[in-house]
Amino acid sequence: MASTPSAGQRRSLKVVSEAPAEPFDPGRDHELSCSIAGALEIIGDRWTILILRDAFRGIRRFDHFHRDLGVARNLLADRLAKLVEHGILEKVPYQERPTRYEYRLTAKGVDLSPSLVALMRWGDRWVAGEAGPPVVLVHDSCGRTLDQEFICWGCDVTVTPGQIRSRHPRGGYPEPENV
Amino acid sequence: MASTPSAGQRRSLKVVSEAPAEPFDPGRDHELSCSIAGALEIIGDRWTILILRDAFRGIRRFDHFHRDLGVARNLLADRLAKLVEHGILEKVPYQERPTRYEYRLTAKGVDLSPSLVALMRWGDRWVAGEAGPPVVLVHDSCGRTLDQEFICWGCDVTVTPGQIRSRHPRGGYPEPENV
DNA sequence: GTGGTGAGTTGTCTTTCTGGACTGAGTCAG
DNA sequence: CTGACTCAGTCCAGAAAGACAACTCACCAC
Repeated sequence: MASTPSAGQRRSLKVVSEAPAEPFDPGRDHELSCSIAGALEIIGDRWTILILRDAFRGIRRFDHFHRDLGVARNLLADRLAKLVEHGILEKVPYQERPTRYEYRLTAKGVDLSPSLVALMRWGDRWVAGEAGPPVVLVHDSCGRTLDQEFICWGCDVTVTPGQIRSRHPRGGYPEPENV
Repeated sequence: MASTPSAGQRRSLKVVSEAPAEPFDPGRDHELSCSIAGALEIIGDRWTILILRDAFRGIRRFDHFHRDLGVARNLLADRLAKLVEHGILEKVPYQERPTRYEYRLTAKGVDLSPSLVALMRWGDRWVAGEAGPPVVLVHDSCGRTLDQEFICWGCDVTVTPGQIRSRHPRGGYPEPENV
């Protein structure tokens, strides 16, 4: 549900579920069971995400990040160091005398692209307003635009958010609502 | 945006596997008109994202958010108000005398689920470590687990991050540096 | 009229962010 | 040899934002 505001080919919105608001038992998982919280521990920072966006755009050097983002140098140094520490970026020397390093995305870093793309597309749909999406993703080999979708390989269909349930592998949850 | 087939449409998709590691498209796109930055203006906040996570899990009331997250009440009030202001949540009265409101996801809010899911899956893969993924997404109607993928409908394949390029719809960008 | 709940607001303290100056290795022009 | 310049940072004081606990307010149930 909740497709682009303009295109109406998806299911009508059903935000509210039938279960009337008592489905919740306070105080079980705090941090541990949530990967979102875990991810946010690492990249849940405004500047960090913008740094990663720039990294995906090909920026690799300290000064280029600095000029592009306008972030304070100490913060930039700190965020880059943390990203390296977490294995999302790696420092690779690109010259000797003086030795200088650039910051490159690792596999772990590249794997963040679905998150950034999803965020970008949401921004395109709901924030950007007029002027249309600033950036379009295209398939390398054919040049056509790409979609990002949920897929059920069993049914061989794409699935909208309203058709998704979440399940706890180790029980515990009183069946939360749609994701 | 690409012609999005409506959900449930039957497609046969091949998975093209291939080496990761190269980020898509080197240095393009200047502008701070970046949709990612725009999205982060609104939801680029640790607590906001966790509030949304809880909202997707079905939590709707102030105190439930408070108990679940352990966030300070003033911050929670502030974040909820901002989310309402931005049309991501809406206040819906659920009782009279005293009138009480609950916070429900709007279409705009529900449309954030791909972002949260992508973040969650990254956390599952790279942060969670042992104990496996805490939450599995399943297809409502068949119960099988879901994937989130990039799709090229022209080639009818799923696409990995390394096969993606970004393109400016309205060309003309000042290639910042060789990257 | 006492206790409990839901939904905040206020006040205080602590952490983080910002902008600018400074360092240090090395290169280049004259 | 001197001085200007580049890149990649570090250091620091003041400003902004965040965290916590306590408090209010409206209502309900007994």
